[in-house]
Amino acid sequence: MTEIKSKHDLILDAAYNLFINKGYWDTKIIDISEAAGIGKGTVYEYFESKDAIFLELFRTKVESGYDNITDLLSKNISSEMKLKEFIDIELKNTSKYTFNKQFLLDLMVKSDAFKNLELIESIHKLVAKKFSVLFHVIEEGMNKGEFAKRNTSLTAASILGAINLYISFDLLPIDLEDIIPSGKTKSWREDEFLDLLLNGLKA
Amino acid sequence: MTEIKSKHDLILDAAYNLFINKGYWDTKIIDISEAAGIGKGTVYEYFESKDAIFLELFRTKVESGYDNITDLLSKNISSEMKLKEFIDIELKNTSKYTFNKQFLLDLMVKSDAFKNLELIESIHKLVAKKFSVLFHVIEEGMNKGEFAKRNTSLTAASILGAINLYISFDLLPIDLEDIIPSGKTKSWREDEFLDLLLNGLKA
Amino acid sequence: MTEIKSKHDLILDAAYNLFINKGYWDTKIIDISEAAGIGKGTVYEYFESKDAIFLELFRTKVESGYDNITDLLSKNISSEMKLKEFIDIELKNTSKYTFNKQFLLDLMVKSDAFKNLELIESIHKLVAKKFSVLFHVIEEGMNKGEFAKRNTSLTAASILGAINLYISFDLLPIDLEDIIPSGKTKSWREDEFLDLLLNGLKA
Amino acid sequence: MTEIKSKHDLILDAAYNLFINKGYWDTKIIDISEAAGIGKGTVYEYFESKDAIFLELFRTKVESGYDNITDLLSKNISSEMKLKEFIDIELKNTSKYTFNKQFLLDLMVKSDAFKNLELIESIHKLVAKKFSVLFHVIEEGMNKGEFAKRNTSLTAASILGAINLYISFDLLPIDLEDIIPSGKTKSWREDEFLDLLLNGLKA
DNA sequence: TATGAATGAGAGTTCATTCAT
DNA sequence: TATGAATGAACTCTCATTCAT
Repeated sequence: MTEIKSKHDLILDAAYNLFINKGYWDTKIIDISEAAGIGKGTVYEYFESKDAIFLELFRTKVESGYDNITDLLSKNISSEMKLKEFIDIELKNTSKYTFNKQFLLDLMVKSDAFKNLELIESIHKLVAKKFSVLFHVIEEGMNKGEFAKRNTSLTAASILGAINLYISFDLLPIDLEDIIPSGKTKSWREDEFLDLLLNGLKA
Repeated sequence: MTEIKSKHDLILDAAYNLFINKGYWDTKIIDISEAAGIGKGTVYEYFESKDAIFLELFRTKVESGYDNITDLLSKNISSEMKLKEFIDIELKNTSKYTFNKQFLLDLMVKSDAFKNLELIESIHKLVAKKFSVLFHVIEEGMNKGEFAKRNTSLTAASILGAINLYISFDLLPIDLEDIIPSGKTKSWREDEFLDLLLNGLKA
Repeated sequence: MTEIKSKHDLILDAAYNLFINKGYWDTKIIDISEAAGIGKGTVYEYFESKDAIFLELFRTKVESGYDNITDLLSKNISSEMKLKEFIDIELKNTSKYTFNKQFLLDLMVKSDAFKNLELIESIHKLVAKKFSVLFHVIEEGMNKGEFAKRNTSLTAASILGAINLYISFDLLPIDLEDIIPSGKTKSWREDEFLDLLLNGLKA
Repeated sequence: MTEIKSKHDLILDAAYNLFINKGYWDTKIIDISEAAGIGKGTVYEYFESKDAIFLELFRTKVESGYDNITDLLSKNISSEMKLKEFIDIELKNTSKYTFNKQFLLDLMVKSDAFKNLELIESIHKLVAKKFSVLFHVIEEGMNKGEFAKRNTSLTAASILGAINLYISFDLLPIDLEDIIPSGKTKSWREDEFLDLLLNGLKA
């Protein structure tokens, strides 16, 4: 039984892969239509514009992964566990992107490249949502005495930055071979990372 | 006495502000020339191309700030101090950008948006340089027993991410008022941040 | 029944007339598109570039007329007949150009005005092909004792020049009325021309 | 004693060499001024426009060589001798162009590339003058029974074409090595050429 | 007289979007 | 519904010419 996909989804999939591999601006409508195996005009039967494709992609592929992230706050677990679950959600969401994780960073950072106000607002809202959850996890931890008291916003930002780059490590435009002799650099160790966040660098 | 600026610098300043505020691709040559108060053709008297403007901006505003960063490695100080100095350099460099620090993040992350190979290579080299220095600081700290042993690359990436977002905190597209009632969120505390990196979240 | 022309041919025809009447560099893409009654962008649906239009024009209108010219050499006829046939081919080819034969002379002489290497090479090849055939016809005639022995290359060049200007006579930028009272100047007499080439000016 | 040249002449010389070597359209005003060792603006102190430089160049370097060509007609010599002198004048004029004779062909053929009506008219007038002289030489020869009777205009055109290409032989865009094995192709033999014109190809 | 910084019209080309079929 | 031919606004860059010094 062959999988039947609607044209709508064919377009979305094609656009997704292209955006990830070539970037938004380097992806042309004709590329999307050809990758989807349909005509160029047909794209506009299903989407109002290139921006609109991106918006739906964002909603379905990215935003949706965070639908329930605020549930974290009301859970009856330690702040440390909440932090771990936050990282888990990030990992789960980003690991879906099999091709090139630059896509996500792009979203976070380059949102202003788009003209579509709805899209920009969506992106900003998601960043704010993530930040807010992390902020409240950390705030709660501080209040409960579980975490050391520091400026909460900046602590949250730092942790968010660490998570982002830890997760996106392999998209840094660097050739590790030039820096590190051994090749065993990509063994992901989530517990190790959490240990770093919780206990810091110090031995 | 009015400040006299060369056309070259007028163009650079105008381009800089526009790149920062509207992004590279949304900034047109005519925008730059108008912002600089000169004719369109004049831009090409001082720069070969739009790419060339960006390249010079990168070299003068960004790259130059890291000219001596590798000196850090040979200093006769503790790894902790080296980490502190690394952060200092980042702070000093980024604090020059009075407008919007998105510029820097863009550079690090979106280098592939440019076609100019020289520029791309320059950006990649700088990222690699920064990562390399941080990597060796951390590696040394681990070897000396000053830092806990973990995967060095991922530790370095995490720390780099934390630094980046800590520093660029105010460019996160979030309205903190929505999240945090009190307005006292932007008091930079570098020692506090270093403390977070060294000792972790845990109380 | 009205003649239906493809857009491709409309563009080609429009470009042809414009190139002939205004020259290549004075003809702008917008001129071509307007002459063809289409939009500027449409030109690029059918041709990669302005150069590409010219190249196709050259191939179809000029080069193709000489596809079989080398067959002449292996024919079992006198050298005089071969020369006659050479002239016939030139006449047939050039008489296709209903507008202004300057086009052809331009091609032969101004090939270096173009940047497109493929085009330049094509033009050079055609000139060489024509010269080569004429050269060998004359060489053979000399060897067989049919033609007087002289420097073959320079003889060939002279004959080629005579043919070219004989054929292109009416594109010389001169008003014959100023020079010759009678108007009966354009009666083409190919046998007379051949007689001139074979027997010379002398009575 | 060093030769002192006026700026006017420096510009003319520089432009001349550049036009010959790179062609009119590929030669930029800045190229001329640099080659002349003067400032760009200075060019416009001496010439109204790029066209005007070309016009003066044409007048002084080309047209002047034909100032006395009409004297030929009233000379008391045979038509054959007049033809020989005509060729001599052409040879003398063209041999001045040490660089690239394409310059001359350009003039004859590409006059329409220029906008300057005065220049175009000058070029046309020169072509007409040369043609007229040759026409009358041939006409006279025919009338005197020295030359065979043929259509005078076409005969004149043919002879002009032969002369032009004979003289400009080495600017044909062909690699003779591909066509002619022996390398001895460039021995100019004016008497041989005259013999060809007078007696034709036939043995 | 001599300059070269400044100019801007105009070039070829791109591509998201439209619309007749 | 599906199409792709057609579009033109908008882009970067060129260069003959101008003009304040």
